[in-house]
Amino acid sequence: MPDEEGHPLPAEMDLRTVLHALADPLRFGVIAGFLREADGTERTCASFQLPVSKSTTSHHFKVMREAGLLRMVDHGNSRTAVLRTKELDARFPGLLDLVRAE
Amino acid sequence: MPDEEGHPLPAEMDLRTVLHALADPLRFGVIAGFLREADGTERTCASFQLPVSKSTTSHHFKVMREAGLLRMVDHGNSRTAVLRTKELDARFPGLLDLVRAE
DNA sequence: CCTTAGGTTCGACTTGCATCGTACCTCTTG
DNA sequence: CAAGAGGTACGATGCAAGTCGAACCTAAGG
Repeated sequence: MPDEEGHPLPAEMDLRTVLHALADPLRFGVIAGFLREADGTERTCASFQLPVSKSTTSHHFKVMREAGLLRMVDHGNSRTAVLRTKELDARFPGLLDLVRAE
Repeated sequence: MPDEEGHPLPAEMDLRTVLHALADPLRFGVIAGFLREADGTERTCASFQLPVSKSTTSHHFKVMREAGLLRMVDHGNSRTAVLRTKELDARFPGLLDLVRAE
């Protein structure tokens, strides 16, 4: 089962849920943004400056987190998100490459 | 531009549109159904016996057709759908493998 | 201790999408 | 020509999802 922050294990990740998460333009842009950075790059939600309110931004990150795309890391002061590259490549080989190619 | 039946060329296919088409359970099931058959298999919309009305079935096939997943072939009496395997593999390598692996 | 920065949660609103029934189209077959 | 099979188009409806503002939480730093 997902942990207290809603992160599913790779085996629990559902392809349709992931596809739905990626189908939204803003969320797709966030994942594409991570793929343009070095693997393991951590970023705050705010750093993406999405053209929506803070609460909507939080909602989108929750969808990605619960789909298994992102992991939230607590740093005391600010929380950061990191793309679960390794786990996604193992569970859905080729998926991130498709996003990267776009 | 898409032809008169709404089939996009591979270059016109949009990944997000394809992901959205695949995110629906019924549509995902149809594509998965095609992948269980021999490549090039043609099937009528009705042959899937989706648990929805005829008009809803037609709607779902339209979404898949306009995303580029399916091509409709006119046979005079009945129209059949066929998965655009080659074009999809070329445009989005690995995508169909993900669906197949599910 | 108060302020600020970064996120979350909640309730409300609004848009989008799946769904349906009805009507219509085309081709085949009796 | 009428009837039936397979699909499409359209308008209406209901639910899911995106959006927002306001209130709240935690940690850092003056």
